[in-house]
Amino acid sequence: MDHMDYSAQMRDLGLRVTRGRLAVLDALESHPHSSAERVVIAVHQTLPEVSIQSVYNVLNDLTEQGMLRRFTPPYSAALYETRVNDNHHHALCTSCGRIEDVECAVGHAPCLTPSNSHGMEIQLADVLYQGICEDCRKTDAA
Amino acid sequence: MDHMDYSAQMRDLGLRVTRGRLAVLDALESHPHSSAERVVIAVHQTLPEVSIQSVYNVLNDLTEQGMLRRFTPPYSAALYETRVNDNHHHALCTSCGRIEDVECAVGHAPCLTPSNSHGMEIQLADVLYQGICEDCRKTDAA
DNA sequence: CCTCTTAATTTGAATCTGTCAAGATAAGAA
DNA sequence: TTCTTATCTTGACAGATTCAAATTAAGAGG
Ligand SMILES: [Mn+2]
Ligand SMILES: [Mn+2]
Ligand SMILES: [Zn+2]
Ligand SMILES: [Zn+2]
Repeated sequence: MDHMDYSAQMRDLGLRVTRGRLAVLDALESHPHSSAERVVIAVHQTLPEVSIQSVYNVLNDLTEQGMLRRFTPPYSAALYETRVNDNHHHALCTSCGRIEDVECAVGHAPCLTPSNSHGMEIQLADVLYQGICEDCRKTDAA
Repeated sequence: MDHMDYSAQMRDLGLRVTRGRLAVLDALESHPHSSAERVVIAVHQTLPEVSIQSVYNVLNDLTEQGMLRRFTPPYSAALYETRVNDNHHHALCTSCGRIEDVECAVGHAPCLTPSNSHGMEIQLADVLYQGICEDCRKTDAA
């Protein structure tokens, strides 16, 4: 996704195209699964004048409009990414905190059907795998 | 689970058996998926002298020892429950916030195998279904 | 039972993450 | 270029949780 695509998408959503919004999208494009704080740091590389509050505003607005995805691993601030609508999952290393994308075999939501959903109409299945990554296994063994 | 079981389990783990710990376990037994704040309220029904900090300590210690399970739905404080080791999942109503247990068809972790785990040794698959519960569908329709 | 060790708890401050609200600024329609 | 108002900035504030030091009490050992 480049600036033109993002700009068009924002206009379609009735959102104004601003430097801050594009910078946040850029930051998350090159650093997926970033916290608000890390997005601020990345944005400040090119636009030091953007306020922290503004980054929060952008993250909330774009998430609300479906241009960003937010998820909250245990013991972590909320993380954001630009990959949306592909229903992919995540794998978290409980040792070093690394997070990897895991492709969804089904590819659309909800990819899993619960046995008994208590009458709920399921729209989404968020899956967070937890385990130990290869690097940590090697380090632990040593 | 009654007090005797919990006490034995704590001793086996090398933990001292205290009124506060038993009260927290009782609270979560009768009010599963409670936040720390709600646990405090429940505990204070019978033990008003227990401090908030102590409840946090107990929740952390027992979660660390595997006697409690913690999970973090989006836009929510951490929630706790006494059901552990059965790898059950959760369904969250995005309208009213209700949370229901969803039995795991497989029954043990990890119940799902990711297509490509990037070398990670997966130990757990946390699944959070999101949708609209029956009550909210009726209300929304009206 | 006592005594003693130290795990657990209390208290109060502090941190982290994020929100609220009011005024200033700038996107983009006309 | 003008004008409307969405967006941004600033500063205060809130919620959830943690930190640290002093106090209390669980339970092992005598
Ligand atoms: Mn991802
Ligand atoms: Mn549950
Ligand atoms: Zn790792
Ligand atoms: Zn509902």
